[in-house]
Amino acid sequence: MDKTYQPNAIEQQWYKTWEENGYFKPSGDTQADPYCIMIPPPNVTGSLHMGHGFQESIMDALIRYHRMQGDNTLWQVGTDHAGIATQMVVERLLAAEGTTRHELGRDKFIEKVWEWKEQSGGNITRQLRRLGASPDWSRERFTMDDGFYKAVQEVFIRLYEDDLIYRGKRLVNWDPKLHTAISDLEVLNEEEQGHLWHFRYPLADGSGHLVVATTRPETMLGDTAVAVHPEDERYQHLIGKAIKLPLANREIPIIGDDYVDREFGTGCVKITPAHDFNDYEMGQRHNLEMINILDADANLNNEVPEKYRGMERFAARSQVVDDLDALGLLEKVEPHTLKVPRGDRSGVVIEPWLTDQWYVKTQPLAEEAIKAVEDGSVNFVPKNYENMYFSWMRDIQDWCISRQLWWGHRIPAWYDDSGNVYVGRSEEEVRQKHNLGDIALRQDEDVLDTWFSSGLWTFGTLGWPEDTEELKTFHPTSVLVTGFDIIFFWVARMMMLTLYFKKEVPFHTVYVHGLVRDSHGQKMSKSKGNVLDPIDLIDGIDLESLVQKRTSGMMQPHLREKIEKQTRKEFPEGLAAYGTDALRYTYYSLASTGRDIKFDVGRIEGFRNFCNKIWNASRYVLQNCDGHDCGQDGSGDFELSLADRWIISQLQRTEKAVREAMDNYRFDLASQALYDFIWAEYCSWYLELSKPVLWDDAASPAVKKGTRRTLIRVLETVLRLAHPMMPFITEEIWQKVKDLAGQSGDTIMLQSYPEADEHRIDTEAEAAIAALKQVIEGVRNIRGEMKISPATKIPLILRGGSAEDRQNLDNARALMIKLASLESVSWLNTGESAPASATALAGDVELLVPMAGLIDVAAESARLQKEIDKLGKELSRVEGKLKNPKFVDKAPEAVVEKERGKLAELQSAQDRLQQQLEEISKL
RNA sequence: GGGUGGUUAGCUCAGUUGGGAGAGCGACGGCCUUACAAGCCGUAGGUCACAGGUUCGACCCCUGUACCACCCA
Repeated sequence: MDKTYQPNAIEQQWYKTWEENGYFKPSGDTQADPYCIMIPPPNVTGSLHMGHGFQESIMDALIRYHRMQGDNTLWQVGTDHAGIATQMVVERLLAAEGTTRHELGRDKFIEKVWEWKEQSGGNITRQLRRLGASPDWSRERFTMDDGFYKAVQEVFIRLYEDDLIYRGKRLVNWDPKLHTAISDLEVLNEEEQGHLWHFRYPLADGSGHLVVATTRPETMLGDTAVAVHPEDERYQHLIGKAIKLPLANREIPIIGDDYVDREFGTGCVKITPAHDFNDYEMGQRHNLEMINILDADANLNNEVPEKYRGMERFAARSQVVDDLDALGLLEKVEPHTLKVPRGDRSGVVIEPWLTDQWYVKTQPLAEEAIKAVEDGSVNFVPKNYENMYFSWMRDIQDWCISRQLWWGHRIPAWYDDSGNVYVGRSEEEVRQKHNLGDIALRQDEDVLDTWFSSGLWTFGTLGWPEDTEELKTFHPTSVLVTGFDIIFFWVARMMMLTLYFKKEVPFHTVYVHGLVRDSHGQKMSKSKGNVLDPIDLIDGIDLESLVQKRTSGMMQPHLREKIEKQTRKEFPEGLAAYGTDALRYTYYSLASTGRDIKFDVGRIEGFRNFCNKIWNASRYVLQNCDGHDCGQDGSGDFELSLADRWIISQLQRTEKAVREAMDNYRFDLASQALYDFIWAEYCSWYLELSKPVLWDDAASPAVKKGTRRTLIRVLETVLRLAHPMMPFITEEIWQKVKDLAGQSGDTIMLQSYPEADEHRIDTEAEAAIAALKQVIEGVRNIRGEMKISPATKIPLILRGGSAEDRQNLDNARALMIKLASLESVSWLNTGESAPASATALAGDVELLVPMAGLIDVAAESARLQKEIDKLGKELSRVEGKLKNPKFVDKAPEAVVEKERGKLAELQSAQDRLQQQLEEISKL
């Protein structure tokens, strides 16, 4: 083995081996429990960001964990066609080529999209492989696959036939740039600085005017009422009268509606039912006329006076303001902060716009979806996300599923010239079913919302509507791993559609993880220039390339300089190559229950070092086991030392802790337990404890064999324990140790996952090693504080302690000498006087390090005094507690007893240190 | 305005029936000790946001306040 861990030398090669050997496929064992995860399909044209890396790492750990437990495990991958996002990307490419999709035509455009998909669609899956993900690649799916389209179409048709899909003219969120409706969830409402304009609206009878306040003056051309609060004394008497609407020169009524906020603006609100969601509802209540004044580009249409026709909306805004001002009708303008709706893809201001769209009646579907969570058929982890789910589901609106795009699942509906709608699987089917002969039919131009199709993901990808074996085996799936930001978008939709069509839940558990942010807690985004590419963390990247990457293709070039500066400051050396295992381990360590996950490069470095630690510990183990009898033949002629029994005992506890954490989705706790065991117990102590045995020519062959056997077997076990979290390094080393550990098999991936054996928990050995550690740590403390060079071997004198202490420490004499770097160890008999020494305590045993020539009296006094003070503080706390009669009376006997024991211990320790202090003070 | 999460060492975070505050990174001091300097040994550092309450006992349970973040209106 190399002296240092080189991730790039092992990772890709093992991945290839695994994939070629088909290890990722389900075992097909029908006796075993099925376990299945469906990947949340990433956008096909996208690339893997830190959030994906985090999510895929978690799924892979779960999958590998269950696969090793013998479950029939399926992890199915795939990508989403992502209607708007993909169409935008391809349109941008076309623009660069100097053409547009309209010039190309629909069919040609779709061909172009497929070409693009072929070209870039592999990006995500390549990156997934680099992360060590182990999905069944042979079952990879795409939401635009033929088979999947069949499921999508079937769902649409059945919902239509069951009266759960309808077509209606409603206000939708219209994106005037992308020319499509988008859902509420794709609209971002951000506060922006705007204005509040106050206009005078003259009363029709000429008796005066009302002042209305608005943030959108241009819509006044579509006003069809002015509303006041019915109990507002200022305006009450005007209800029923009319306004002569300026510029448009129409008469509109003044109405009373308690929706009006008396405090806002002037208390008079202009009502534009065709261009505002609240006004729309008020329009319904009062039967108001709806005047649509915008076209699809959000330019003014022919419903407005000649002068404004064809004007862009914001130009029209200033024109309207100017014209009203010229008429003396502009009362005032004040600055105003308002929430502006913007499309999350296009960034332009969204218009509420009246169009014909397809809707799903969600209420009946939502009821079932709520029930499934209430009755525990589906569990959220952490639990509190259920509230978020409920609150959204209980207040759900009908779902607009049509999109005015070309890329997506075309709606299976046809119209005749009289405007009748026919829904069916094909034009032929529709003609036949409705006896249409050869009248002209045209298919609906629109496609379905991407989330409509991804709502079918769990069962649509398993072959539904056919009743396939896969569907029977793996559905409902086991767990969905997702970010909380997608609960509404996706989880809710899957719940509704799956329950309706499969009459069962899509998954039993929803594990909701946090969102990965940068080390300052900022969201990672291209425009902030703080994105990290998981692949760069794996392979490393030099500073210049990183700067180049972060500043290229920027939407806002003016940020370039800032980003460059910030990047050079934060990563002056670029990024080192940390390898996949270190990256994954970092993800797990961060996967606690919080919502924000701050990713600090310092963490990943620490885990790369951890990998190196495992690597080097394995080198040591192999150096000492290779070519020796380690009991790999199953022979029993070995003897386990105290240290062997201790590390085996600790291993059982670790196995238990790791399993428990994994079962509860606490990857942070699992990774921590493993880290502690490997580094702090196995490497720092056990490996060191093994040296005096292996290097001692006098040690018996049986004990040496016991030590080798333990060294190699604990290592082999811990590799299996760690494999789901760090697949590559564990495989690489496992291949080298498996034979010596008496194991066989082609890959660690398919070995059994370690399970604790309670019988091997050995409290006796644990106590003995704890005592030994105390002695060694006591001596090290003296050495460290007294600045005695590690090279100087020092004598140690022991005093006091029970017979058992003496027995245990005598047995461990060789270990003590090596680990504390001693010259000698001896016991002081009662009555024998001790030389002037530095002192420490290990339980009841006093440790004396003779001071001759070694120790500075003042320093030693100070050190003792510090210890005494520390004990004193603790002592007075315990004393206070025990002097309190309420505590002694009311606390459980065991607790009181424990405190009494503690008191005695502290007292005796303090006494002895005090005595020592006095002794050296005499010098 | 409604809701959710958070506030623990300089930084990032654990702390699961209420019974002696932990880790990693960083800091400081000492070491190339035959697996590892990507390392080893030692040390320092916290009124657990604040104020009440319950309890013999509160980082933990209850109430309120402040601040931060996010979601919804």
